[in-house]
Amino acid sequence: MQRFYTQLAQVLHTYTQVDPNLLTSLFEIPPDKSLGDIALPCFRFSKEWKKAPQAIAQEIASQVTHESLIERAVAQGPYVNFYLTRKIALTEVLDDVVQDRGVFTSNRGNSQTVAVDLSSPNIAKPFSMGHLRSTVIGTAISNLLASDGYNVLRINHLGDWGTQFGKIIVAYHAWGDPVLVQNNPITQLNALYVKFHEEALAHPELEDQARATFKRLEDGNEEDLALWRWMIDVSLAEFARMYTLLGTTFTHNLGESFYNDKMDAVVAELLQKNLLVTSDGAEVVMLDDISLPPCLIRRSDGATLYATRDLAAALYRHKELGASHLYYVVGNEQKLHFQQIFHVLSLLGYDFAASCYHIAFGMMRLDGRKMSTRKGQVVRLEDVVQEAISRARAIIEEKNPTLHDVEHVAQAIGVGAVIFNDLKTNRLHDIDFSLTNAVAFDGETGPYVQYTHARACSVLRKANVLQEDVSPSSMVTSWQNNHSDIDDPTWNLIKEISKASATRLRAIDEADPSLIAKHVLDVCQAFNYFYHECPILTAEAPVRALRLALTDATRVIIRASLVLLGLQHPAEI
RNA sequence: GUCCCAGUAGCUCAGUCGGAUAGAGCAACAGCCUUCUAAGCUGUGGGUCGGGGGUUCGAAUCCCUCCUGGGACGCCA
Repeated sequence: MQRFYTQLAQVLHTYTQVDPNLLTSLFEIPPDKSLGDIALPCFRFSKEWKKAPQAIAQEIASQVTHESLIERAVAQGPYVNFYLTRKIALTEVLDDVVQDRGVFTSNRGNSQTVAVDLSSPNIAKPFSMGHLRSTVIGTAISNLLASDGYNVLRINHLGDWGTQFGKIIVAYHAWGDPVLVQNNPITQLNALYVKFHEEALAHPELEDQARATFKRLEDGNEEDLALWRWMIDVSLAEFARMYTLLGTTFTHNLGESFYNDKMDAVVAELLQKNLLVTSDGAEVVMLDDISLPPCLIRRSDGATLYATRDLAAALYRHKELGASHLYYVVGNEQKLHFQQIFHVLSLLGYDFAASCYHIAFGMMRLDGRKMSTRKGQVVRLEDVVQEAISRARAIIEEKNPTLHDVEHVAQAIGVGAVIFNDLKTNRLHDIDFSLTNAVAFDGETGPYVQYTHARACSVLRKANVLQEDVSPSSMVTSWQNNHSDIDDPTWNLIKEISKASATRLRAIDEADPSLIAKHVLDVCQAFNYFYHECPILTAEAPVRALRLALTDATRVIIRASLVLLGLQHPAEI
């Protein structure tokens, strides 16, 4: 659609002398399809031209007539509504898709390196629905950036360090059954963590023990370190199962502990640049210049803090990994923290601080409350995904019993439902977990998109188009000798497809995968309507060629969108 | 107490860099499979856009204020 805005602006510029960029920014899509394809509101010119907007609309509409792309222009009150020449527009849109003129790939990144911090679950805790958001949003953003020519580092910043390990080790020695823990590590370790907090209510001295135990771990006690390493191993094994299921991959698994030996250098650098101030015995960086509370670098007992670790991580990603842009897909509750980190980086004199982004999202809650591993109130992602997969399996057995590789497809659909449900609403909204919504297959869901894709594939399979590798443009060429008009369902689909390129760029600029999800839903709705209204295989030759070309373009757009969002796209479901 | 985010149909949400009668999906009801996958399509009902002011030719959208929910706020991460 953007390309038509540009072309129309050029045409109108010759009549009105108005800056084409202004025109492009004024264009909008009429509220009702019957009103036309592109509208120009004329209020803006009223003052300068000393005329009523209605009169201006009349005037512009009467001037614009025989332009190839513009079939006609109609004044409707203060608006000029433009109807595009469908045949010409159609050819351009399909050519864009076939030749990928910015539809699926672009190169604004120009091989610059960007580091995306995503997923980052905590060791020795179950992978909950709460971790789904960062994982799937981070994956989609990584895919989007890669499509724009960036070299993307996907970093899993595992929570593998901190006093919580002191707590677990204390609890393990006090109440742990080694055999039980060995057989079911995550569940048992988490149970011990929960028990620790219950017991600590009555026996506060446990907290001191935990701190002392963690100190011992930090000081390199071999027995504790062995237990800690073992917890990491079993946790990573469990996480790996989830990541395989979700189709998530990382280029780097760098936990918090990785930065243990890089903290002193950060403190030294802050000191050297005179940014550290002592306050109540702690060392902080004052951020009064942007009205933020101070950033704590070192506790009064000399230990470093979360902020110190994140500064070390940011500098590592920049200096050692060569990242010029840093993305952090982390919950909204850490907004202040990242504002502080980014500003400290800029006080240190790093220009890349301006290219650091906190991609925040709302909290996943359960029954209106925050999920809490301490209280044992969590929904395990695996349970939800398995439920979705078994529902998908049941539907396949009912509707398509002869399908090959049912297990693989059921998994693609079940996982797709869970991922898409999270991705389609990427606001800062908190989400109250709903199993019904998470595993829904009807309406605006992942399975609906996957179903539509399979439907398009099925048509193309029956037409032998996929096998013969006939290009859509050749199909269009054969159709263009035909004189029939393009009907509304076909035209609607063309217009939705034409938005793909601008949608992808906007999704990248706003780091918002939900824009892709919403757009692909629109494409699917337009295709299903077209599919219902317009017979494809049984149409006479030239029309059939056009409809097949359009079906193929749709299939390619849907597939690309699913890939960006991290969903699978089976050809048959 | 200070700051941040959110508040749109019974439910989940679009629309938020101001524009035409505020749109989808789910749920409810009514239709559509001898025809390309009915996980689909079509239709009906459903709204003080949290309240109140203001700016403007025009406000769900911008400004002010209040209400509600959530979050953050120096030695946890």
